[in-house]
Amino acid sequence: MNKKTRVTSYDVAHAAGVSQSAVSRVYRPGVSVSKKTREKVIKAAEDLGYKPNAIARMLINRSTGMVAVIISSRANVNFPEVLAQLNKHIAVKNKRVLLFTLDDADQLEMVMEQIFAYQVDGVIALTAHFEPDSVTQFAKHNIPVVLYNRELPDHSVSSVCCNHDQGLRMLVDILVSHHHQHFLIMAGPKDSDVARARLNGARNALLAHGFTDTTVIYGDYSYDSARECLSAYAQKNPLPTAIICSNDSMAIGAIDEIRQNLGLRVPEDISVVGFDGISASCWHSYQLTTVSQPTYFMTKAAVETLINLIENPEVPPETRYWPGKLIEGNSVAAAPRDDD
Amino acid sequence: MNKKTRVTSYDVAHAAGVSQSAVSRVYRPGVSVSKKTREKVIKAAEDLGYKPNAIARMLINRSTGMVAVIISSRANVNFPEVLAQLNKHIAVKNKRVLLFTLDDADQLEMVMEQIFAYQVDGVIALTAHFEPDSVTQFAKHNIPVVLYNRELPDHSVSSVCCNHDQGLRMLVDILVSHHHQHFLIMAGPKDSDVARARLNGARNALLAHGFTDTTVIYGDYSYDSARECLSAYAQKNPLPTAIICSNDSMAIGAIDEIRQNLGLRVPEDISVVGFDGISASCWHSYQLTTVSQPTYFMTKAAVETLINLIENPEVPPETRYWPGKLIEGNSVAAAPRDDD
DNA sequence: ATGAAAGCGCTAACAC
DNA sequence: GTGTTAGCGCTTTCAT
Repeated sequence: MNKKTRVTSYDVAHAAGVSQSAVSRVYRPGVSVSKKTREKVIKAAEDLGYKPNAIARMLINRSTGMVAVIISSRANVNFPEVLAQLNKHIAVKNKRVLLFTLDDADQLEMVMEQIFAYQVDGVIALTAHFEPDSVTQFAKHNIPVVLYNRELPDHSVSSVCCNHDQGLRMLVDILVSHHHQHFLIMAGPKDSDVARARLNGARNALLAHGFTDTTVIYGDYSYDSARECLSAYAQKNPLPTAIICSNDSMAIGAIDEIRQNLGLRVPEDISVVGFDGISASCWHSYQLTTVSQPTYFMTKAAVETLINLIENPEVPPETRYWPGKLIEGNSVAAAPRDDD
Repeated sequence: MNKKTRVTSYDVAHAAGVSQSAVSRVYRPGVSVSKKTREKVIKAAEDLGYKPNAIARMLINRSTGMVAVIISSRANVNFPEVLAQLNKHIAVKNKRVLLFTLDDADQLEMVMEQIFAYQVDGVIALTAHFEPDSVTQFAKHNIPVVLYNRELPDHSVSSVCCNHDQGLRMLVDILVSHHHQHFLIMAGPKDSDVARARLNGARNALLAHGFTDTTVIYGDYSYDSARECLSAYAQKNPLPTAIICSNDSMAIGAIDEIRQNLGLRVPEDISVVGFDGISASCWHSYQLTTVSQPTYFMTKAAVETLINLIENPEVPPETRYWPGKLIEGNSVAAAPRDDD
């Protein structure tokens, strides 16, 4: 009943009448111990309520079994799903997730210190504000890093990405094949890499069809921001026939704004496309045409890439791209007659 | 450039020409060191790329600064938000979240072993399959536990809960005041505590108005399950005038099913209420009448309760209830004329 | 197969 | 204010 001090392998050794190293051996996989001592030790351990201390083990093994996952709290809405899946895949590999939030660039230093201090086996970064310099620092300390949906050209890091360009090409192709000519791009927050990638993807896809200088309005990935920025835009500008939104939440916000406040129909008057394939995108009221990210495969790949890097530090970094999958809903129709 | 061995405080001490403990002092808050040595140490540390090793520190301090958060992956849809907020509050307290997933009862043993091994400072459990026995075990090892939205009567644990009874009373009162008499309860998964609490809350609230034996159908908290179970029910039974759903996702599924496949209107023909106050609940197409959980306050309270328990092990466990907040949308209307 | 002894990298008395 | 010393609880040679 001593509450101050915890039960150690010495206590167990004493109670079992064996040496401390015997106890240690019992709790290590692939070490030979005689049946007799093993039983004595197990018995004593149970009586005393002994649990091996992983912290002490880490100090010697130089491996904590922990993977730092860095997220930003106001990221794209599908991040929670990504986090849950990463966690499961990491658990399968018998490691644990240590969570870090990075919202502002000025927290970077502190978060990095923490991550180093905790001696994690590797890092998966889902966040912006993770600059080339951070990557270099991790490399210097031999901590493997995998970026999720973020590329750092010329800074050899492994990354796992959805091919946003290809996804937006599919979406734009559909709009163009429906004879749309007047577009509006609703982009995500300017400091998000994914948002930037999708914006560029949309621009390039439009360019490929000869549409230059498409107007861009900026939301923050949220439903409300979409309604606000579309409303503001509509008050001073002629409406497009198609809106390309950088994620599904904003696309749904745009649809509601069009229907409720602009008094128009989707898709008859205005077509809307999104990105992500969140569950709400196929709800009956929206039936969004969008591109879904293969989250399951991407998260699995991220974890496997990281584990591989941890076990074989010499393998070169690789970038793996996954194509998005087009989901044709009911939010795109032929462009209304053009009155130009 | 030695990659095998990391730099320790001894290396820094050697380079700076001071003792190892001098280095240690520089990296500990509230310890006095002369400006001169501090500078020498900092300089040497930067040159060598020294980072204090938190693992070694933990071994002595008996505090890892880690809090285990146990989630189940197929939990209610608002858990990701809860997790993100818990993480932020924990970070503010200068601790870190170590994530564990507990999906099946038979993983319990393993997860418990892990949590013990990692010597976490405390545990926040958001999961089912967390039996009284688990609580007892943690108590035996003096590891503070806080349950989130889960009560274990007679097993003194601290918990932070939304008052589901009160929330459902508000919802039922609204339906009754709109003259509804024919109800249907759409409950969540049977192995979820929250779902059970909400089911009981609905039953009791109806009972208080004299409605007994209300029919219950079971979904799994998801949009799709709501559509399926409502569709199956509607094929063989007369429809109610009001459906009480155990969460918003199912309420939205019910609304879509009613509108699209049953050919009826919400709220004119059938009223629907939900629970949670997820962001989609106020989207224009649904405008759900629901009760929102004060997630911010609940997560904050959970963390504060835990920290308090960590710092003062003698404080008695407490259960804190938070009332839900009624959000009146546009999914409830007067009951259609009763033809009985 | 088992025990003794030497650390892993740090903190915390204790002298000076 | 600084250095010395003794651990924290374990793993890992090295003898036996």
